[in-house]
Amino acid sequence: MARSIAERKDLLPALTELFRAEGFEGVSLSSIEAASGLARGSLYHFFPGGKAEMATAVLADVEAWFHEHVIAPLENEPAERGIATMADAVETCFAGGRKGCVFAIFALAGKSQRFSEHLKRFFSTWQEALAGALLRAGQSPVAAQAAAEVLIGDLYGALVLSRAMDDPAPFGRALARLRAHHAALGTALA
Amino acid sequence: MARSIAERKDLLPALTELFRAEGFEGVSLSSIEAASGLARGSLYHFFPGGKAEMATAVLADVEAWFHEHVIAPLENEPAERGIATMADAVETCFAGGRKGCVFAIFALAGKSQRFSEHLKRFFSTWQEALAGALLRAGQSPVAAQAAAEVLIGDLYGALVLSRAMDDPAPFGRALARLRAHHAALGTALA
DNA sequence: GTCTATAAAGCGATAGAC
DNA sequence: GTCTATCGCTTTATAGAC
Repeated sequence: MARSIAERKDLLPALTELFRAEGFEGVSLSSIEAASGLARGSLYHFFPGGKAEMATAVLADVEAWFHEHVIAPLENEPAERGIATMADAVETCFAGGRKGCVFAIFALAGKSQRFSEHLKRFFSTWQEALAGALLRAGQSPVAAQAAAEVLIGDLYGALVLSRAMDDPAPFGRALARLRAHHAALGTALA
Repeated sequence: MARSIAERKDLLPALTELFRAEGFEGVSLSSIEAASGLARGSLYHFFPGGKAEMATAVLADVEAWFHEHVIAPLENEPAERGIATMADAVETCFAGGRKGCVFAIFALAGKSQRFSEHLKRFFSTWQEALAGALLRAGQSPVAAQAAAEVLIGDLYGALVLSRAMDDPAPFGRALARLRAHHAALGTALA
């Protein structure tokens, strides 16, 4: 295990993989030691607040990644291209359905509701940005808002199915729906 | 706390609420003692296999409930009515979006993959039954299969959003979509 | 069938040497 | 900045009285 870690952000990838896969309660300090190659004392050097601070850092990091790869394209690119960029980013982030979402598992786990501010902000920001793009694509404000909820929900429902079936195919099909039919989807379900 | 518990199945409601809300790792024997009103020794009297056996019993119990209130109606009632019955059952089971699904949180939590047989069976049985109803409603085999996945995914995606936003409305809207547009939905997204 | 007491292991967190 | 050792508590599970 590489032992050249010097910065807090170098730990975030390992932490993210752990929390997205096991949830907050499922991650132990021992598992973090094993995954990061750092001993307990070093982890507390970077995160004096312990496990809760590590989870918060992961949520903030994923949020920042989404802002760059999803929110900003939705806001700044032409609507059709912004949504295509979003699809690519989501596919990358969730490894095409082979990996989970830390926000999803935290949302379903009751004790993780101490992170509810992050959860609400993540999904509402995303929905707002997507609705904005659909608005610019010509949909009505009401329809755009509804379609954004349906499109994001479709991705997360498929993610649950893919994790449950241990098969990335459902998530892949949700991505295909997003790419091929997002306009029809939005109007058909409004 | 009532102390007249004499049967294993009397414990299942409390266990179900615990596991669906906190996930497997989030539930402790102490919390089960508090929720059930029974002491440790009594719990192990009913579930010698401990927490894992309790979780398995919950999964089997929810599965049985779904078989009665969802699967059987989908198989035995006319398609339209079977789907309407399914919508009512799902609304009841998840308290209109105010409560989670034990299969969903287990699906997202990596360590709960030891229950993967239950997870796969639950969702595949449901999808098969729903696809069968859509088939009888006149859809093609391929379209029925795809639409069943989309309809179930729509519900679970909305459940994630409702839990994340702490707002039952997204799940309520998914139920409304299921009830009002399930035929259009199935064909629009095939 | 229900309980208390306890064992053995793991938990998150801290202290302090280097 | 990294580490080991340890504290105090909680965990799951068991034993055995009633």
